[in-house]
Amino acid sequence: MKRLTMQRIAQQLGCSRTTVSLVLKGKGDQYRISRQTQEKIRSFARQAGYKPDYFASALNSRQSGFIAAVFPDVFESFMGSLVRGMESVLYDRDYTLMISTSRFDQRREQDLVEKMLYRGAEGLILVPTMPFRNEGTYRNTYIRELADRKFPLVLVDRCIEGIDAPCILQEDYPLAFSAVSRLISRGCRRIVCVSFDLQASSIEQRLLGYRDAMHAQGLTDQYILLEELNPEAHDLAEKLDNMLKTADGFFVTTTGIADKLFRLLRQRGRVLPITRFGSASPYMTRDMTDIPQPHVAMGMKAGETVLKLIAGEASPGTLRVSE
Amino acid sequence: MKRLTMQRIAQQLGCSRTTVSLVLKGKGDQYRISRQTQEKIRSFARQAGYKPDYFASALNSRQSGFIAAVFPDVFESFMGSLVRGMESVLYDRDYTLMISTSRFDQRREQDLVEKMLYRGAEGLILVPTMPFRNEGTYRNTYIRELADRKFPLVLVDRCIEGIDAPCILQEDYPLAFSAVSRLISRGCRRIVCVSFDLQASSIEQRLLGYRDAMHAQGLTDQYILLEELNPEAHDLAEKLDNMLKTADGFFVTTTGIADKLFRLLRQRGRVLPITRFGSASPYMTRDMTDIPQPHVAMGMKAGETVLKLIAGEASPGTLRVSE
DNA sequence: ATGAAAGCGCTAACAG
DNA sequence: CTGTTAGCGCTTTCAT
Repeated sequence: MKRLTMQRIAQQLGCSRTTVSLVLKGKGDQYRISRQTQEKIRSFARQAGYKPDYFASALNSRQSGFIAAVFPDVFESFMGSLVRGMESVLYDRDYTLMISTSRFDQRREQDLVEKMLYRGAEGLILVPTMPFRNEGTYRNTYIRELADRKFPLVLVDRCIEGIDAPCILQEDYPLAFSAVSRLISRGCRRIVCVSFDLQASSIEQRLLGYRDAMHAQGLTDQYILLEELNPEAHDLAEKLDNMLKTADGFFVTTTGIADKLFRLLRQRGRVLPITRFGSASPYMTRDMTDIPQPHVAMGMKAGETVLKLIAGEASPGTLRVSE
Repeated sequence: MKRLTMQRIAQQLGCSRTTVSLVLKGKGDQYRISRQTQEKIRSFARQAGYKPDYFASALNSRQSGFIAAVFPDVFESFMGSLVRGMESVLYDRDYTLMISTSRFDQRREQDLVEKMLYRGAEGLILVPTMPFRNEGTYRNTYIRELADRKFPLVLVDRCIEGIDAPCILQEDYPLAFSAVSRLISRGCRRIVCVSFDLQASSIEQRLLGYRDAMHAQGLTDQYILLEELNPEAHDLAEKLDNMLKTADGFFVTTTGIADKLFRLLRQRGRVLPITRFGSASPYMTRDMTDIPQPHVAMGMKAGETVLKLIAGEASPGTLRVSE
């Protein structure tokens, strides 16, 4: 049983395949094809379940209708919310979002991006896998190349030095600054900052916000910097004990670490204020101060931005989403 | 600047494009093309950065090299772990996994599946969006059609009545049965089962395991069945208060609900044993008994199975993954 | 209004 | 060992 092609429809209906193509592409009127013929073709195609061949039409049009998203992982609500935001705008504009994950591996990231482009992705939304500070620098050449040839590329959560592509961020610095200031005004003096030591711009900005807020009050900044992505790692526990004698509050740059810290503190019988970026899973609530993360809104902005780039608009540069 | 095609390479090198095609497809030796020519072509292609055109080759070969995964959502560790498992096997076999989410919407699910197939997905891994019991039945016709025409389809976590496609499950019934029996042997008598009222086979099996374990000891089964996916919903709190007078233990079929229950109990100053399917986020630990879910292994099995189907093997039916 | 013809870039059978 | 030829299914220009 052969696939149903325009050719066959034409034979079946006794007209040429050009006519069929024109009608099915909605250009029937434009080419003044008789209403009768048009209707005949359309209804036949519909009831015979005709589907144009994707590869054949893409070979001509160069339009795949999908946008690629490459994330380090999808296990946290961070990515889930981003996806929700992106899909909500892309789906309505008839683009399909195709997601793939780099497993925190730069080689794999590059490989996936290339595969997505090879398959004709019309745009790319990337949350780059950034290395830890001790792991060297991000190999950004392949990304730069994309940006340079004006491929529709949107970065999320982490901008990359010297890449001319829009980057969707939240107000990391001011939010960190004011959150830490608030902790101070509540009486904390020896606030310890706990963070991954990741070269992601969002993290870096939060660290700076913390530092500046402490310095602004003449306080000393102190850090616990982690280099283990594995949530089971014991690095936090070890480093925490040194700090615990003096610490009277914590500022944490990511959600998961704050949960872990909370638990460790409780195990040690200590109750200290924690302010963190992130928000409690709606299933779990904990006694800490959350700096909300507008991930869904960021996802939507990323989706809108990639569509604009595809439509030929110029890169809007860095975009900060605050709500 | 035109795209680099085989034609151009051939012109450049003064040979025919067939030769180029053969060499680049690795059939050079088979067609006894001189080593010299082969090397010349290969090295030219490499340094010129030649990439075959995806659409053109797929138009001929009908091979897209990707496998689609459609999930209700990606926000929970459930999906994240599945993805990790799948990618770990598919990546090594040179298939790309393309993920998309149905947002718990059947229409959307069908739409996405069709788009993935339209774009040439060679296989489909599906976690179907099942309706609540009060929402009518799963519209399985489009899935059945896929299965009937032997399209490589693997279901995960939820098998569908009357569909002849492999389904990757865990040992829901026996695990539930023995977990509840254990609770009973620890002295619980009025164990309440808390669950989504979802028509997913995994959930249904867990409910049966609970019921049978209770009946086996001559105990009465009692349920709190929820119909709100939104984790912020208050339905659990409301239904819980009626039960709290008598309940002396809980069996919960999913992770998130158990967390929510735990919190509500604590708010009410009650400490009661909870056994649940799922496992604590590594960041959070809670005082309850977890029935581990082998999601990564299930993902791997799903990946392996879809590859087997693509290779032409017959459907292996239901597969239960226990570790 | 309709059809013929020339591609899009690659594959493969066949002849030389 | 290499080239010719005939597609894959669809799009689009240009005659008629």
